[in-house]
Amino acid sequence: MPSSSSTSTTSHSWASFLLLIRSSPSPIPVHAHLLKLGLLPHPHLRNALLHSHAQLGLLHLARRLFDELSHWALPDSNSLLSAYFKWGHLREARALFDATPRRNVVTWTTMVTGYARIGDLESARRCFDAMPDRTVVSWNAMLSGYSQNGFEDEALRLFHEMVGAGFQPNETTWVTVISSCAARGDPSLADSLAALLHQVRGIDFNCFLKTALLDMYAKCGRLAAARRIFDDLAPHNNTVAWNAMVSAFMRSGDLASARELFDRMLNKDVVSWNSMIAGYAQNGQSAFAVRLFKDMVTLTGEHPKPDEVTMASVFSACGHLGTLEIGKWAVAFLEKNQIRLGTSGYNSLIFMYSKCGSIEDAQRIFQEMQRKDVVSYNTLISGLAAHGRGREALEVMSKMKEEGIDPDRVTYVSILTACSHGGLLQEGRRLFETIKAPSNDHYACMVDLLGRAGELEEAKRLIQIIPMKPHAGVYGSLLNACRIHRRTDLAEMAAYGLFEIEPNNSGNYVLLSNIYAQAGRWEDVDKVRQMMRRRGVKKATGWSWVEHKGEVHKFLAGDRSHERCSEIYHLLANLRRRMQRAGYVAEGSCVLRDVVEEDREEMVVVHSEKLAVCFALIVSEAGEAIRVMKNMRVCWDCHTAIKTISKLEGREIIVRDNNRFHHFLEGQCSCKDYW
DNA sequence: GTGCTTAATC
Repeated sequence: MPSSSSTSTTSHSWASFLLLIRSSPSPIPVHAHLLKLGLLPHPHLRNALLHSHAQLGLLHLARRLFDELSHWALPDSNSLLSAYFKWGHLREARALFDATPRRNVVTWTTMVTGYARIGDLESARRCFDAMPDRTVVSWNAMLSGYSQNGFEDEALRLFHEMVGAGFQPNETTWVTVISSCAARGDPSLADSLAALLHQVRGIDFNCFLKTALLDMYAKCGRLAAARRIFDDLAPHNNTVAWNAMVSAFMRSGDLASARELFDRMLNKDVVSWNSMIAGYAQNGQSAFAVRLFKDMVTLTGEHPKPDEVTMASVFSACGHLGTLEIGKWAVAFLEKNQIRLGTSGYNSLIFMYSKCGSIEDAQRIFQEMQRKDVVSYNTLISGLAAHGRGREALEVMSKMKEEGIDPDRVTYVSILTACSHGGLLQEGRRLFETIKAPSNDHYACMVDLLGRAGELEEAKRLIQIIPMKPHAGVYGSLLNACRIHRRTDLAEMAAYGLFEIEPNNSGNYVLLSNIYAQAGRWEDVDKVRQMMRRRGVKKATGWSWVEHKGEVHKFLAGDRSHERCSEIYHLLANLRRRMQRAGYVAEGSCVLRDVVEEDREEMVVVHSEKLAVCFALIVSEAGEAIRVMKNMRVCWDCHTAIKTISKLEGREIIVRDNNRFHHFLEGQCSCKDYW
């Protein structure tokens, strides 16, 4: 067996082989070459080869080298150990660690890192605590474990412990601590950390450190400070710094500056695209998000491949838009390109399907997921709530508890909404009692539930005992309940509470005015209208749209601009005659009035959703469900009309208003709470 | 001679 201390020429060739092993993309040819030259027994070369195999995931080869080596030399168990973690072989890693007689600080640190990478911080910490001795790298490993798994507070606490134990933080330590601080988003913490950093001597402000600082300032709202560091780093063509700056602009809502920077970037990587697409989606610009995604995959040139993060943003954008066709296209893209989704990717798929009216697809995705988190449950529950499926939402919630996942505040908002839309008063009451410290949102949901169920006195009493200042949602729920149950007296109280909080929300005024109109109090209707004029509040116009063959067809109330306008109105008139003949139409409703001759004084403009439904009836295939999106409330008249149309045409019609769905089939509607 | 730790997007 050759030893490492032989002649200088031999050691020179070992060194060059080492370089070769480390630089070649695949270790296999080098392995074969060394075998032929008879150099394989050399322990250093073997260990290097072992390392290459292990890092590339060729674990059987690495293991063979390891086993052969352990007969006569000390093999590098650490390389194999870290590879077992990297490729998800937890049991093998543990067994190797237990079988390793001479564990050094690197062995222990590898264990800490391995457990932290898979998110098992308890085991990581157990290893860290059990370490016979530590280096700064060991501390960094534990710190980054906390930081990257969202335990920023733990990371900062450990940092203090580290300094207290007399360890000198190095640049890596600082980068990790700064990124924990960035995640906290606390500007004063950021400032004190920066001050501390600048006091320390001998710190090399390297690229990592500067970029981490940039990101911290950006996430804490110190955009000017971030910009200064960026201007210092930008000429070095540091893609990470550019990306951090793009997302900083996006976070602050400055979409134009983000776009300008993005367009100027020379080396866009997948994160650059993701930052832009996610930024558009989060700033309510879902159409821009989708368009940019299309650019990413269709424009010629060197575009990076979309990944899970890209797809999650695109699904979310499709959900907000309600564009099922584009959503399905994105799913097809995902499958064709074999992009694998993790939990959050699947969560955004659940969101997309339920927001696009395909709650069954949302349920299917949910069932297919192997790992579900609290967001998965919340997304499905709130989807079921929007679709009026209260019972199923309750089932999902009990399954969640069986699986040992604790409901959070969002879960309770969703489940109370589900009870409310599903007319489940008792269940909702019981659940509300189990909320530890209900927030304004929870009270708003409860007022909504009681109010829809007709328990207005109880709702009023609940508002009086809210331990904080009620927000607009609380009064809004009460006001809406007053409309449903025609309680004009209570409505005034709720409305004036609401006008104080949101003086510019036209919806509140319209609601009150409609309540007066229901009661025939026309002078009060006029008073509300005058108040709106005086305060300069403008009524928002509602519009509806239908997606057909990749295009969005948009309709305003009384719209005559669509190219197939005459067909649409023709169908509408036809339907109206059939409705009358079948006796489905309530006397005096605008179902009757809105298609009348234009010279009638009381003419009501045709609702946008009826135009959209008629258009969809004309263009869609027989048997296909019709999906209409509406950006305002579907009113009572329209609801009745669409119910009737679903019966006359024998079609399923799904209408999404702001955040809920009405499934019409056979003259029935899925919602059980009002109408 | 080598293994362990660091910044950006959902």
